[in-house]
Amino acid sequence: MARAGLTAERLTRAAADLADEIGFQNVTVSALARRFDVKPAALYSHVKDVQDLRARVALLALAELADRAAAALAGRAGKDALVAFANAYRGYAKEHPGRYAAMQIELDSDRVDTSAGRPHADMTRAILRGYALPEPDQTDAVRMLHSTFHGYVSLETAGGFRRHPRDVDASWFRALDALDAVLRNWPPA
Amino acid sequence: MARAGLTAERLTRAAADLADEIGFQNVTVSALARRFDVKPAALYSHVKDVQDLRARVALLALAELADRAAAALAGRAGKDALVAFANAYRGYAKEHPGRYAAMQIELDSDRVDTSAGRPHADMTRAILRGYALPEPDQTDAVRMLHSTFHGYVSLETAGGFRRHPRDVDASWFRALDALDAVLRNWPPA
DNA sequence: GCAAATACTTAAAGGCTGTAAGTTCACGAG
DNA sequence: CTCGTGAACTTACAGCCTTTAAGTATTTGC
Repeated sequence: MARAGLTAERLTRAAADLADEIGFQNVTVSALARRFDVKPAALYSHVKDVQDLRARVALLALAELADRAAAALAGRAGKDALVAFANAYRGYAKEHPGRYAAMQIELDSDRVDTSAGRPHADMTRAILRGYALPEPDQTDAVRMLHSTFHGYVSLETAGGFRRHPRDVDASWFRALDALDAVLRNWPPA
Repeated sequence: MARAGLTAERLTRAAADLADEIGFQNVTVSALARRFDVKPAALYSHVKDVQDLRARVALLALAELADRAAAALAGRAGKDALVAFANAYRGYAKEHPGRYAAMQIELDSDRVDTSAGRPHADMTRAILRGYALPEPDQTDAVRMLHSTFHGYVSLETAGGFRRHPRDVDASWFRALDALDAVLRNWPPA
C-alpha cells in the first residue's frame, strides 16, 4: 500500500481547491481525506483539527491575495493604484470564492501577526500614498476602502445584487470613481 | 407528559436568540431541541430541515432590521437619514450578531421576494431621496452604501479593525461623512 | 365521548470529528 | 544486509448531529 505523501502544505492547498469547488463550509476532514484516498484519521498527524485546517486555508488565501495585490499595485499611484488594487481584490474573490470565504474567519491574532496580517495593512496604505491623507484620516480611509471592497464582493457573491438589472460591473466601477472622489476631497472632521 | 407547544414561529425566535448567544454556525436542530426539552426529531414537524430553520432566522432578522431602519428613517432626510439608517444597521448587527450572520446566507429568491426583500431596497432608496440622484446612479449609490455598511460591520465583527488603536466608532462616523460627501457630489460617468 | 388530527418519542441509519492503539513502511546505523 | 526506530497510515470506536419512519399519547372538534 503506497503512502499518500501527505503534508500540512499539500493538505492546505488541496483544502483550498476543495473550498473553491464545493464551498468553504463544506471543506471537511472527511472530504479532504477522500480526495487523497486516505482515511480521515490520517490527516490528524499533519493538521491539529478541522479549525486548524481552515485557518491554514485562510492564511494561504491571505498570502495569495497579498501577492496579487502587490503585483497589481506595482508602479501605479493615485486612482490607477486604487482601481488596480480593487480589481485584483474582486478578481481574486470571484476566481476563488472558497479561499475568499476562508479569509473571513476569525484568526488567532498570533497566527495573523506572524504571517499575512502585516502586508495587507501596509499595502492598502500604499494605495493612499497618492492622496496624501494625514493620520488618523488615513486609517479611517483604509477602513472605509476595505469595507467597501469586502462588502461589495461579499454581497455580490451572495447574490445580493441579482434582484436589479443594473450591470454589476458598472456599479463597481462607479463605486471606485466615488471612492477616488472622496479620497481626493476627504471631508474635514 | 405535557407538550412543549412548538411552532415554526417559536422555534424561529428561539433559534435567533440561540444564534445571538452561541453563533449562527452553532445553531443546530439538536441544540434547539435541547432548549425546548424535546427530542430533535420533534422539530421536523414544524421545520423542514436545518436549512429551512436557518432561512427562517434570516427572514426574521431581515424583517426586524427593516422595522428598525424604518423607525430610524422616519421624518429624516439627507445626511440625517443616512446617519440614522447606518447607525440602526450597525446597531442591530452588534446587538444581534447571530441574527446578522443569518442574514448573509443565500436565500431562495422566492422566499425573499414574498417577504423582507422589497422593504430593504425601498428603504435604502428612501435615504437617497434627499440627494436627488437619477438612475442608474441611484442604484449604484444604493449598492455602494449597502456594501460599505455591510463591509464595515462585517469586518468590525470579525475583529478586522482590532489591530490598530484608532477608535472604531470614530472611523465609522468619518466613513458616514465621506459617504454623505460623495452622495452630495456624485461623480459623473 | 369518540374519531381524527396533531404533537411528540423511539428507533435507527448515515455522516462527521477526534482519540487511541495497531500495523506497515522507509531509512539510517552498524 | 538487516535491524530497529520513527513516521505514515489504518482500524476501531465513542460521541454528536441530521433526518426518516413508525409508534404512542394528547388534544380538538363533531
